[in-house]
Amino acid sequence: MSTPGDVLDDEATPISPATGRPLTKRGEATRRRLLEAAEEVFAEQGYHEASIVKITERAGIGLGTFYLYFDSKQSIFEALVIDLNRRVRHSMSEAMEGAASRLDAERAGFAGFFRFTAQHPALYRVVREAEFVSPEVLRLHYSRIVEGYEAGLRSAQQTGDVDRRLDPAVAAWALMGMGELIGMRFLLWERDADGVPPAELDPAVFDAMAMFIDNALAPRHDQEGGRS
Amino acid sequence: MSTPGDVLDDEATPISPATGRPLTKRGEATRRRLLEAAEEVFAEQGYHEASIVKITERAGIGLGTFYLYFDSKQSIFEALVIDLNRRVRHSMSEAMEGAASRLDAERAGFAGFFRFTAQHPALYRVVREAEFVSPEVLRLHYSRIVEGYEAGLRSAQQTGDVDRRLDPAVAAWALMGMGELIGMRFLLWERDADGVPPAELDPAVFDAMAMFIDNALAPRHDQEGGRS
Amino acid sequence: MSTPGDVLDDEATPISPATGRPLTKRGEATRRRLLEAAEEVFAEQGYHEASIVKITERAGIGLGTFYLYFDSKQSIFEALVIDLNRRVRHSMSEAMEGAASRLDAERAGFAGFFRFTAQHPALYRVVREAEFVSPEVLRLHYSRIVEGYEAGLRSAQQTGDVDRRLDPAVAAWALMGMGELIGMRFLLWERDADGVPPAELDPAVFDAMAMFIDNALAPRHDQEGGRS
Amino acid sequence: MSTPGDVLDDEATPISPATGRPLTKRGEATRRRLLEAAEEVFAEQGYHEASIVKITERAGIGLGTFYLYFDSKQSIFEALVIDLNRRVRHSMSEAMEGAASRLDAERAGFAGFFRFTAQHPALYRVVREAEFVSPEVLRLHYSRIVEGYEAGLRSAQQTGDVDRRLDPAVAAWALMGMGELIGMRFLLWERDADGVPPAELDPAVFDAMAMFIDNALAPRHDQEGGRS
DNA sequence: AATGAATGAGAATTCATTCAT
DNA sequence: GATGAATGAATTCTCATTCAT
Repeated sequence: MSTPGDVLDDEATPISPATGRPLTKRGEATRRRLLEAAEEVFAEQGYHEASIVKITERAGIGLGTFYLYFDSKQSIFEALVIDLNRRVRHSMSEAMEGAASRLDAERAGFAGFFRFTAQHPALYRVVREAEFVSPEVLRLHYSRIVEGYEAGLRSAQQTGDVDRRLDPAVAAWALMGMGELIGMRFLLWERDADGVPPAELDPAVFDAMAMFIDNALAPRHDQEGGRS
Repeated sequence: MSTPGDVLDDEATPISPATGRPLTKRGEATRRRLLEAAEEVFAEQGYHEASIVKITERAGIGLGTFYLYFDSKQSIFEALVIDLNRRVRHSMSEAMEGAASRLDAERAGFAGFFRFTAQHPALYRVVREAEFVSPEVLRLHYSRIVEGYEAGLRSAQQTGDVDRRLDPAVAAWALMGMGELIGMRFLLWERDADGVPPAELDPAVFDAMAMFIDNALAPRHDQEGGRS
Repeated sequence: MSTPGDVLDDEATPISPATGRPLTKRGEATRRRLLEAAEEVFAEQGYHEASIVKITERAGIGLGTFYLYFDSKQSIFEALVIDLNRRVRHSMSEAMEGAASRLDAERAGFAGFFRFTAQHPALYRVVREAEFVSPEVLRLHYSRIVEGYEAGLRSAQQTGDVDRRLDPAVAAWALMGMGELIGMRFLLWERDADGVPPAELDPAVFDAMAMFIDNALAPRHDQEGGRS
Repeated sequence: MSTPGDVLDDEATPISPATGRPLTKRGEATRRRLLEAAEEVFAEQGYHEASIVKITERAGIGLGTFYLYFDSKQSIFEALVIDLNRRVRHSMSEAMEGAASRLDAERAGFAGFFRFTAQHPALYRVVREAEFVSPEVLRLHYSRIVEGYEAGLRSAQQTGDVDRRLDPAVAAWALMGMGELIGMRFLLWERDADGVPPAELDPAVFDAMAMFIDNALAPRHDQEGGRS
């Protein structure tokens, strides 16, 4: 019905889907309240349990008003995923700033990712649910993150920090997948005795993972020129 | 009402949830037809688009009959995920049989996983969707696979085939995550010019991934005893 | 669909609705078990909550077997009401035996009615529910009881024990109604501190009612020949 | 989920169960149409045969709209019984106004009750069915009527119009029961040759009943101080 | 005589979306 | 801009009854 394209140009000035005109200041505030409410409701209840009524009630606005700002439930969900993607990437790149080496940067990037996930555990579930709600948006989400990874790996290969024989695209997707499942297993599933989720990834797990990554990426002097 | 526990003892003789008695031969056949139909419908339409009407129509049985065999849509979904888990693991262990070394076995396991995914692309989506439908069942699915991985890594560490400094649990989850995302990106998303999904994982991708894994797991003679 | 007439000739040898032939000894036993089970289930759950499955399970027989003995859920319900009617009337006439006077007999009849109600509180609900399930059977139930009342009043008027100016039919229905509502209010609704229903009607209530009835029925010497 | 309590405060401004807010004028009109339609449908078909589809069709509104005003079929039924209770009592107290004596008032009250029943024969069935749908509401219905009766009897005992030895509560329930069954037998069941229900209670029956009541209530000068 | 698998009409209920105010 | 009443397609689930074994 509505294509995700509507919403993927995420930096553009928001326009009303009803009038096609840019929003007034009051309108922008309402839109923001809707997005914030949607974030909470989707995070707490998941896509299918969430409803427009719940979102508008949480936002404190009238039900009908919703459709002045978004085409559909799917479209606000997509806008939200786009927004989360920006925030995750921001958390990651912030963490990577000033890293001494590529491998350090890699570790720092993961740390940023895990920090975001730990701080918004339910929210990250929203992103994963996009696979079943709006696959295109999920692709976009993954692709944007992988893009950065891949570029980093590629330049690190040139400086010799990363094993030149690796395929940067495949390696980037592999790293992304590792982060996802480690995050799911050791952050989202983990609860202490009182049922409280951890505030951050267990450092031992993080170190174990960092070593795994180091191994995978670092040039191997013992095998240089080796295998097919 | 129904807990996933009902369905997790996957080898037990199936019993009717309506009467609590074991199924007759005729009943077992009907149950099987329902599961097969559910597999198709869930794969094609996803959990929420699927409906019991669609499933029973596909199975060619009456709507009410469904409830003689399953409590709800969720319960047949869970039974299906359990069944898929068994089949994925079978595909993996079959592929690993007779591997010469641990690293070979690892590669072979991935190959088995990718083969299954390539042959049932939509089906694997079903498993992933379980995260949002029946999280306990998804945990079980992942845990069962990881369990095997972890045991394999642990014994390979003893023989020295795998870097002893790695944490086998973390490594196992990392490998699992890699497989998932590589499979998603290079199998489920991939289409040729005619929109046909690939029959198998692109060998170049597979090799690239194999090298990544080898790097990650193999003992590093140049750093032996090295880092924190 | 099925008319209550099927079942109203309550003393006839029961015949199978399926074959139209009289039941064998084994068949009669099964029929009796069904009726007993139905009595319990209807009493506990009411007509609409009760189901054939529940009845046959309680009776310990197969579901399909039910239809060898009764046409429908309604028809077993009707059979049950007929049966209860017989038992209530038996309880009443037993109590009335050997009463010294008509007014004594009247009181005794009520006592018999209340005793039955107190002993089978839920069961008497079944009879009342017949108004909404099978009105003809309820009419029959009431009419049969009223018939006896009316005859008793009529003959007592001849002996002068009961005010000759009263219309025996109207008086009989009035008495019936009194019994019903007093029974409902002071037996079915009453619970002690532990939620236990009373084992019998509170004697004070019974006496108060008896005086009301005495007043209503006894000839009034002070007004004899009086009012319109 | 919904307790009958929701609906028992019958004079309160109606609020939407969906939003919890008071109704707009338009909303109140819709609610009234629903109640009127429900009255007809319940009266014609009984509680279990009635359905929300039938009610909304009769009301000429959309199916989903029903749930903006009532939680469930049971809840509109309860609202209806409450409403009928108010109307019956109104009919009774109107008839009793200006009665010369207590016994006259008693007769007049019954006349009012029978008039209402005669004018809405099917409707009174609705009230009786409440016993099996929502027992609390039925209790409330009876209790409210009996309350008035009892107070009237008590004060008439003080003036000496009613036999002081009677228990007013028991007498009130007895009178209520008489009215119910006389009404059922001589109004609801009665049909003339063309199957038309009577427009009012047969005066002969009414007089017979009035005499019964007079007898029951009037002080007996011949026995004053008499029995146990 | 007994069984229980199969059936499908029908019920209640939800919720994204529209539109008149 | 904002509102919330109205809508109805779609969904899940129940259960009296049938019928082949």
